[in-house]
Amino acid sequence: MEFMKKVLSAFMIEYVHVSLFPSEQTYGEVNQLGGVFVNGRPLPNAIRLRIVELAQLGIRPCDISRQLRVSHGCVSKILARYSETGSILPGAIGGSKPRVTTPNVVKNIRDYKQGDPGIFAWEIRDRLLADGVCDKYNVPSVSSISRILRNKIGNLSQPNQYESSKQAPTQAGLSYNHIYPYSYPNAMSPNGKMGSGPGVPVTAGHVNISRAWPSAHTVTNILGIRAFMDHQAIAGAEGYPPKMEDWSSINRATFPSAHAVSGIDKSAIDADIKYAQPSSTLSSYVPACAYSPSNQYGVYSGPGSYVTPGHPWQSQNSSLSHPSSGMTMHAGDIHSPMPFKHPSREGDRKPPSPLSKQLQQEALSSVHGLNLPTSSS
DNA sequence: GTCGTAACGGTTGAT
DNA sequence: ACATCAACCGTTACG
Repeated sequence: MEFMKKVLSAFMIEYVHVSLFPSEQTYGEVNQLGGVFVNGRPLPNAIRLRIVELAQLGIRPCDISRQLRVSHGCVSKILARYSETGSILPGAIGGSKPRVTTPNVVKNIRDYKQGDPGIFAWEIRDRLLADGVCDKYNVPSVSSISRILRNKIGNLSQPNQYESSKQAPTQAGLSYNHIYPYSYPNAMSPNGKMGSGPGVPVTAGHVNISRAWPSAHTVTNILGIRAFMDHQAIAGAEGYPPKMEDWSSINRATFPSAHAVSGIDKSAIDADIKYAQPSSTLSSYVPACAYSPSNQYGVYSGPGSYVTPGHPWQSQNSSLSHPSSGMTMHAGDIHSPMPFKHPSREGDRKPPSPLSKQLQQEALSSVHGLNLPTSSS
């Protein structure tokens, strides 16, 4: 059975590639629903957007999953993420956790050691906490302190050994925080993972990064907003990294007809299709790019409207606020009276949608020109 | 049938 | 240049 699935999967891939893109070199895998994906890589923004968009139309996640041929787990994840953050974007991939052994910390450790050469690492750790040099989230481990003592401080007869070879601590700290704008306490998501997006109300705090993520990722802004946005004003405002993955053919397989949906013009979708990762055009709605090396962490760091201290559904006092926070849909968009957040859980699963079945069908069937069968249930 | 989620194998980027 | 690590990804399977 597993073998058959593999064979079938391989066949599907081959089929998709050969029959649809005989001359294009592409890659990807086909999931159980027949959808094409690239393992390890986020879905294109166009699809992510569509998922949220359809959900806002009241279409059930299972139907979205089938229609877009995206696993329901993924649909669930994207919707959950959106409901929490208002962002359709994936998180920042790669990179390392912020270093805790900043020059300032090292300096303090050295001071402690100089003041008391017999001090234990755990004592240093306690002092770092007591003195407010670190908090419980970024205090170095005892082993780290030991390593610092061994490697960076070692010979205390050369007290300036470290500083002479490193930049000034404050400066380094600043630059560091600029790269990792989230502060530890708030950057910790409930599950303890770093920067996983949902519920990461990174206050500017001591970081003071005023890079307000304008929440243009929000569907509020994305859906149908483009029509009245000054294209020229926003064009070129974003520079995505040149790294583009060859999603074009894959996405064309999924979206053979990416025409306007809910105000998103074809160029927006196409640009995403070109790829996928933050496109120059879609970036009009998605200006902060998780993939931009210079700002990828900023995606989740902005104190702006995309993060919601407190309740994610409250208005962020922004025109680009979350859909459920009094968003103003443009013509052609859906005025959704329902709370987007898991309506099915609110006890009003039936009817699951404010829309008629027919409207939902139309929404689904017009998604990208495909007339895929929707749930027969 | 639907949905949430852990496990898994994968990619990415900083160190 | 390469390896390691830890973040993220979407799919799959299970409950």
